[in-house]
Amino acid sequence: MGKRPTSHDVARLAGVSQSTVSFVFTGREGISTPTREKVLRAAAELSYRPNLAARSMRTQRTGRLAVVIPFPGLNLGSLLEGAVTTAREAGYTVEVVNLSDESDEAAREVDTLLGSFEYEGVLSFSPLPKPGLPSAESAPAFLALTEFDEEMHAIGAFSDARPLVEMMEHLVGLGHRRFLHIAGASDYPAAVARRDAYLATVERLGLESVGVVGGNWSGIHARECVEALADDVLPLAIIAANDVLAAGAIRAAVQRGWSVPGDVSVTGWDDVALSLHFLPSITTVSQDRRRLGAYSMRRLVAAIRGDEAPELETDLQQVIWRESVAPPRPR
Amino acid sequence: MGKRPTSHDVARLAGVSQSTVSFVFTGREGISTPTREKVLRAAAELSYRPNLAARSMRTQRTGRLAVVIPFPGLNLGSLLEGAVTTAREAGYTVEVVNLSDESDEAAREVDTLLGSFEYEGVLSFSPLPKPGLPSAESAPAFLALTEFDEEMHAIGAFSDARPLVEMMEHLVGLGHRRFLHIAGASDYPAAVARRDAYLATVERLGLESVGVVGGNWSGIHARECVEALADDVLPLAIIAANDVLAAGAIRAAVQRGWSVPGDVSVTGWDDVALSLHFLPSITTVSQDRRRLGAYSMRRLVAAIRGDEAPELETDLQQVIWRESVAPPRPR
DNA sequence: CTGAAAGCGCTTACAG
DNA sequence: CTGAAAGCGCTTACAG
Repeated sequence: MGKRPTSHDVARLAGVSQSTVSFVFTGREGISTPTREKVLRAAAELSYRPNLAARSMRTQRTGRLAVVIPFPGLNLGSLLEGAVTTAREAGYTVEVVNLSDESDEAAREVDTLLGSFEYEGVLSFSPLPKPGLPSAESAPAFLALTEFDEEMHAIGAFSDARPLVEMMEHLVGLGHRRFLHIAGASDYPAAVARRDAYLATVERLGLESVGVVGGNWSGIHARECVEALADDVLPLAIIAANDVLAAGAIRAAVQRGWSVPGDVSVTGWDDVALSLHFLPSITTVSQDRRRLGAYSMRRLVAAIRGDEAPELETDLQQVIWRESVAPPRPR
Repeated sequence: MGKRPTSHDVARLAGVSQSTVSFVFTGREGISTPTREKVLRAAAELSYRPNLAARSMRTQRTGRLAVVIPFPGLNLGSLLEGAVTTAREAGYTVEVVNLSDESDEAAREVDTLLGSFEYEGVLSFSPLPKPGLPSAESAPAFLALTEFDEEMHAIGAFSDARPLVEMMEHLVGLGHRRFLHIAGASDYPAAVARRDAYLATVERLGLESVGVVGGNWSGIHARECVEALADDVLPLAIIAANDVLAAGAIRAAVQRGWSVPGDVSVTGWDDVALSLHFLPSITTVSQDRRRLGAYSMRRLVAAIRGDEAPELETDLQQVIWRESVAPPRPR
């Protein structure tokens, strides 16, 4: 195992001073082309790469970001892929961090994270205990993307509930008038956004709402909610906050002898793998998670640099129409 | 924003030398209890934490590990949770890295990763282009867990296919004799292990195998495989390499007018969220992904330190019996 | 356009 | 049991 080459080694081989090597690698202007090329050639020959720890010590910048990992269900892989790629392009390295399940504990961990000076920013895909107010102590780090603003309004890419409105309008077009919403856990901005959009749409279009039930991400609980419905509730359109809830709802409906989509139409969210093969296949919202991750990271990097937030792309989510939605069967 | 405190600041406040502070934090023996406590108190007061970059520069150890992220489907969240927690306990920090889709490109990226001297080890949950032979060049980093040994036998925690044998034996006990395997992508050790276990069990128990089909993770393809089956293949037991394939198979069977589980029993793997709500609910294998991730990381850390590999825990996977399995209906 | 030199915050022999 | 000092590999004013 050869020792790792340093800028001194490169300088010696190239016949220049060590600072010149450094200048070439930091992209400082005013290096003649022949010199730069000599250096680059020597560096390539030794497969030299600057030592990041040493650089970080001088620059007082860690170049590291932390990503807090979330509840199972989000398709973490593509989300991270987008985020990591974007971060790398911006010169950052991304580390995974996980928080305790317990809220008190988690709050302390977030403080430690921010106060550790090891990260320049923290991106959370998970609901965070303290909604985003970096304390004075932790000033050097930026905490972004808790997805709630000061008034606890859901914000951010994951909270764009427009597809829900689109689905409801379409259902109304098919002849549906009676709706039920199975909501997700209320500490998730996306769940809150969907519930709000549901309520607003019911109001705006003068629909009948059987209620907002649920309040967690459990498919079993969604089943129970449907089991508890009155017999004369049909026909009904169920807007579930995600595919798991939708699946639980469909199962309960079918077991009550209701036909889906004849008696009840159901929509989900996330386009999880099995929703396409479900019987009936589930109408859902697919997300471009890679771009969603990339956007989130761009937003964090902008915050760190003091740039203004990048504009939210509009085509990150898309309704996928499937068998679980149809006109209500006349009774 | 106060400047970050250093060991000098702590030393000054505690009235000791800077080296003494360092001794306390590196756990060097031979520090008197009063001194240690003075130092710790001063450090707490300033909320001092050692600068990792500086430490890394002296020790020539980065304390960083890279995790290569995998295909969507693995439940990455819990896997990472286990891995990250274990790594932290061992004094490491975990970074996420993603590889190009293209195999050539990915091979080059792995080399760069190993040659960058930025990581002490690489843990991959994803099939890697070059099965785990660190080149001389990249000797300082260890590459573990490609999950294939030199003869391309699948190894490692994810490749334990015993639950598949258990499911087949149970099906035989119910009266099944005719089987079909829908395999996963053959660059996944787990897929290979399951296929091998299927073949070995057919052989050992003298069963009839209609074939091994599939070869990727597409539920659509699984559907097509079932659609292509002869009409007189019933009754049949389908062993699918995961829940998505199982779901595709069930859907195709039902659409052919076959009853599940009356005419065909189906098993999956992974216990994805919707498999419990599927109609019928899918018999599957649940994995303790947190512990699976922790085990993988323990193995990597052991490799780095030259310790021997930790023993594989045996209860990481468990068969979950559900509606998709029943005795074959007499025809 | 290039070089000599200081210093980032640690760890770790070496003295005492 | 504790301290003074060297040095890890960089970046960046400052000279020239």
